[in-house]
Amino acid sequence: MPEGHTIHRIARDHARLLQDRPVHVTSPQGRCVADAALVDGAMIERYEAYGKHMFTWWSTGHVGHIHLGLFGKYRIHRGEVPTPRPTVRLRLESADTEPVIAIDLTGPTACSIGTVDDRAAIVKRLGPDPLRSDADPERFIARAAKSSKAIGALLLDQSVIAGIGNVYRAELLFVHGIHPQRPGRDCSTIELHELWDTSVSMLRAGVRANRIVTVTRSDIGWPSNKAIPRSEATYVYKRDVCVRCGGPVQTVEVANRACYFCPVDQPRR
DNA sequence: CTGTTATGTGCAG
DNA sequence: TGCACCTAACAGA
Repeated sequence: MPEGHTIHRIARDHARLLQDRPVHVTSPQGRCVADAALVDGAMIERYEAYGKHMFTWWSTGHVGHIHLGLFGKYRIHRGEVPTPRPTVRLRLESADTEPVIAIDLTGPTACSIGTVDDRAAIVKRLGPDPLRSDADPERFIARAAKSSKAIGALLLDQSVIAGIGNVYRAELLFVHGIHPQRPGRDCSTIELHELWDTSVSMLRAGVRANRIVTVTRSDIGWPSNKAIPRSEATYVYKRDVCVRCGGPVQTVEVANRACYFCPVDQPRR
């Protein structure tokens, strides 16, 4: 599930449900009990998404940090709140709403209650986030333009650009016809600007749809009255055949992950 | 039931 | 570079 768009969408949705009301915080799994106790009964004054990280600003002055990693998931319960599964790391429950709202978190890579300084230390390691209004694209462009590393590695490097994952990486490079292994410094300034601009629009579309859809219906010849299934929602990611040229899609390992690309439309040089 | 897979990251060697 | 970690859905025996 989680690239940057997921986190921004969660922050937005959860803020609507729980922000500015007292929340009962527990850790049914037991791994987060001490942290939960720090903010139990307090209010979340602000939800903040930054790349793939989410921060909760509590009325106690604490700042919560969540990173979903590969497996993390939120589940929202309204009204009938079930006994939590044993894997629920954190449950937030609002009792002053009708119906009752509970939000369960399972499987996150990071789940802790810290300080403003802890948050600052995390943010400091992150590059600009295309979904944030305070993002400075020049930071991404300057870093990429002088790097000998593959552009496919730079796009996954959260200190270069925050929020891109394996799907958006492949899709961004396909859209701009760039081979994943081309060194960043061999990309033109225009290409880097275009990569940034497209990342903004792709991620925004992801927040809106609450899923990754990078294609347009006309590109894949999909009828306007039928939902686009996941297998059709990308140009190259997990595809066998290139949507543009009909040739076989290949994968290449870049930054330890398989990067899908079309060798015809994304030539090496 | 077992094995596989996944849109992620950090650390050991 | 490889592995450890975290979870659940799904395919196949």
